[in-house]
Amino acid sequence: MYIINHIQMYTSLLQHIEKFISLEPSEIDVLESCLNLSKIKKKEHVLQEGQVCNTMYFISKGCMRQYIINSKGVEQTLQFGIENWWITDYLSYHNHTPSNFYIQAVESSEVIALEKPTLEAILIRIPKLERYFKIVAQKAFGAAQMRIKFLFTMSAEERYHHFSNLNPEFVQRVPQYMIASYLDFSAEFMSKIRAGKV
Amino acid sequence: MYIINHIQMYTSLLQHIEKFISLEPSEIDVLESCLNLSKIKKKEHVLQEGQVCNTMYFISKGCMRQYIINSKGVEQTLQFGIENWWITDYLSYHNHTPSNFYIQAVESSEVIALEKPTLEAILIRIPKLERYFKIVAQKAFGAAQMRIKFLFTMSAEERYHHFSNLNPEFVQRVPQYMIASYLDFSAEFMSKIRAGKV
DNA sequence: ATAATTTCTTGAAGTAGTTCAAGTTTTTTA
DNA sequence: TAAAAAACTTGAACTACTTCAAGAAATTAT
Repeated sequence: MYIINHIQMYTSLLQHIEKFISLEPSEIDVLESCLNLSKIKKKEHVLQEGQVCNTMYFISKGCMRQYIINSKGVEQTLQFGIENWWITDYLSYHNHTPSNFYIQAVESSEVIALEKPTLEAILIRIPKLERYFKIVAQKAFGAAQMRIKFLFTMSAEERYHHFSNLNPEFVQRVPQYMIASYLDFSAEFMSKIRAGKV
Repeated sequence: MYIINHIQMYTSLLQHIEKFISLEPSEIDVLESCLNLSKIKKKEHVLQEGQVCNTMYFISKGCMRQYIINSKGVEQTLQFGIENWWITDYLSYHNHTPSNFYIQAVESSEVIALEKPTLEAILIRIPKLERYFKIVAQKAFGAAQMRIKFLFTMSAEERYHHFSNLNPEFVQRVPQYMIASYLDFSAEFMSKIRAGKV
């Protein structure tokens, strides 16, 4: 009973890893012994601007976001993370420099938080995971490039429709003003787009 | 004589790799036997929109850029790559899908072009390189996040000054209209910023 | 259920940028 | 070294968005 629950807890991460590489049963054991699931309450932060980011978060349930507060005091979402995404500030993580970002739960979430020393220890025991993290990062970078392309080439209205066509359920799930800032326009303008007043 | 030249050819990539991981002499031999340097002439393309991107390029000399052509027929630069950067379309590379981008030499350049089958063969012989590519991709993603932050929070003029303070030599090196599109404003507006007419 | 808080909407006024078109300067090519 | 091509500049007219302020609706907490 305990074991079954234990295994189920990490199913999402293990399944995600096994999309890209295959693990031996012994490696799965090692991984499971090192992982633990944390619950993050809605609006709780796992990273604040100015802190060094020392942790990678795998989202197994819920939704997180990375945001900044601009010079006018308004929050601007740079990145959302949902089930099966990793979220962290890689620059702060690698360079041990204070982060420019906040990372916060948009809704109550479950994450696997991997501290740098733990992760490095896992990578020494299962070097093949380097490949997994390589692929994850390369795909994330590719997605960031596409995001910049969309920001450059589409009008605000086009960005909204494109995004909500691709993620219809997501648009229901999170506050509009977060999506507006993610798409780089004001919450007021988003309201007008939705009302067809533009 | 031959050997010395041969080694010198790949110095920049080997040095870059050894910033992040350490290689055995035998591994260096393997690498050198698999690499070759290509010269790309100014304005020559190594990737065209619609092609599947099957190659990663390490820039050992010169400057490359990734760009799109927008709906008005204007080129918009999404990414520059200079000495010691990798450039590719990771999404097309991983998913075997047609690329959205052009990759072109801004000035005559020397690159180490690694085709996917060659690279995969190298990674099997030197698995530790997975870690190198992981770190490269994670840092690139971190840089992309900062880029989005700057696009979101700074005015056109601030972006221009920020960029030219960080890269004074670079601004001399490449045409202004490419920098303007990289910073997401028009070439005309950049001209006015530089003239102090704004 | 009620109050408190958060999120969304609306219109009016303002502005940071774009677009266009034409001319000038610089760089490249033959 | 002349001609052609590429890159840069300028001003005038325009527009896609922002900002502000106030109220309405939805959600959350008690």
